[in-house]
Parts: sequence; C-alpha cells; structure tokens
Amino acid sequence: MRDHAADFLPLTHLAFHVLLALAEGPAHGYALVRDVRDRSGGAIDPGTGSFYSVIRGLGDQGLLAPTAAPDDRRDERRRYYAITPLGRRVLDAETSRLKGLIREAERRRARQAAARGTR
Amino acid sequence: MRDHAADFLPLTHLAFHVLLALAEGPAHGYALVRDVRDRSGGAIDPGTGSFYSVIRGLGDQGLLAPTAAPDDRRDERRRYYAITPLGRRVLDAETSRLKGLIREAERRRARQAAARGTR
DNA sequence: CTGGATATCTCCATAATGGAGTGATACTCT
DNA sequence: AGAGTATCACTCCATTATGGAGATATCCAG
Repeated sequence: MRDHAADFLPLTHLAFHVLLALAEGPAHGYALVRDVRDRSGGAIDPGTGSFYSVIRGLGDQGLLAPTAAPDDRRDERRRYYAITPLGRRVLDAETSRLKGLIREAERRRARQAAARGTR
Repeated sequence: MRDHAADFLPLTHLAFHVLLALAEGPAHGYALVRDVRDRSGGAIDPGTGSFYSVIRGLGDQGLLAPTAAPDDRRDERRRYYAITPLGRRVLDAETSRLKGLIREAERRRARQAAARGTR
C-alpha cells in the first residue's frame, strides 16, 4: 500500500482548502465551509455537494478522520473531523509544489520584464 | 462586460499551467503539453481531451489567442497560441492568490510547531 | 518510400463542482 | 412555552473538468 504524499498530488482546490482549514485543529463541516469561504476571500465557495463529496474522499484516503467534539459545547448535529499525520504530509507536499509553481511564475515574469527592457 | 482578472479565479490546475507555459512566449499545443508535464515533474499530465478543452475555453475567455508561427520552421500541423494581456493579468492574479495560500499554510504550520513546543 | 515521431482533434467515461432541496437540532425572543 | 430563525448534515442532479482511446495527417530519418 502506497502512502507517499506525492501520490495524492495535485490536490483539488477544495481538498487543499479543507486540509488547510483542518491544520488549525479539528472542526465540524459547517465551520469548515465557512472557514474555506472566508479565508479564500470568496474565491472558493464550496457547494454542499462538492464539500461532502470531498470530505468523504479525504476520509477514504485517510487524510482526515472523524474525531470527538473538542469543546464542552455539546451539539448533536455536528460531526467533527481532524487531519491525520498523512494528511499533514500531503498538505506540506502540496504546499511545496505550489511554492515551486510560484517561483516559476515569478521567474517567467521577471524574464518578460527584462525582455521589455531590452526591446 | 467584465474583464477583471478576479472574475476568472480560481484557475484549474491545467489552465494555470497552460498560461504559465505561454508566459514564456507563443507555443503550439503539443509543446505546451510537454512543457506542462515536464515542468510540473509529471504532477500534471494532461490528456489530450482535457488539454484541447482547456485551450478552447481559454480562447473563448480571451486569455489566449491564436498567433502566427514565430520561427522560420514551417510545419503545417502546428497551431500556435499566445497569451493575451488579459491572460497575463489573470495569471498574475492567480499567482498572488496562490502566494496568499502559501503564506497561510506556513503560518498554520508554524503555529502547529509552536504548539508542539509548549506541550 | 517506409516507419516512427510529431501534431491536432473528437468522443466518451469518470471525477469534481455547484446548487437546490430535505430534514433535523439549537438558539433567541416574546 | 411557543414561534421563528440560524445552524448543521446530507442527498440528488446538472454542469464542468479531466483522462485516455482512437482517428487523421504531416514531418523527418534511414
């Protein structure tokens, strides 16, 4: 069985945002949706359909797992999720993939600016 | 008609890679596929189906446009594409969105490390 | 001139996304 | 207590994105 982080890449936008939200600590579904929407400035605004499908997928892959409610406020409706160690490794791997992408984008941008200068 | 770069975000992985490849200069389809595959280290390996669908979409949105072959090697099969000024703005916008995402990911990672330290 | 690499493109199956809709529990106000 | 609103989870379905198998056609090396 493979569990190298690279095998899970690239994450979809939504999967990345969900893992990123869970990196702060366990949360329940509704809170995750809000976190993703708010912190992305609205760029990612998951429909419930995509959201629960992603939750199921990440759970099946072992990147997140159900967990007990962390606080004393009991609310029977809520289902809490936590990121797993594997999930953390995958999140890190995706982050560094994106970093490489940005380096490349800025390199090409700089080259473009230089070309304009010598024209 | 809206042409604010933010309206096009987030780009799909493939659309981002295609625009990034075109930021270097005009290229034809097959070369773009190779560029995307090679520079992503194989993480993005577009099937021809998705690729041409993305090319059509980006063209319809005015982010890229057909252009003449830039070199003297004539090859009737090739269709060249160039990124448009709007395409460049969208690419820049997506790049800075990703930068914000990375900042956030590293912030959360640092916080996690700090929490481990005080435990 | 023949075979293999290059090149574009369509078609279809699968995966990801968005949004409407269902139903249920918790909270707030009177 | 009761009514109304917000919170919460989840399913179903339509749309979009992706992957991959062909179908052609041109270029190039031997």
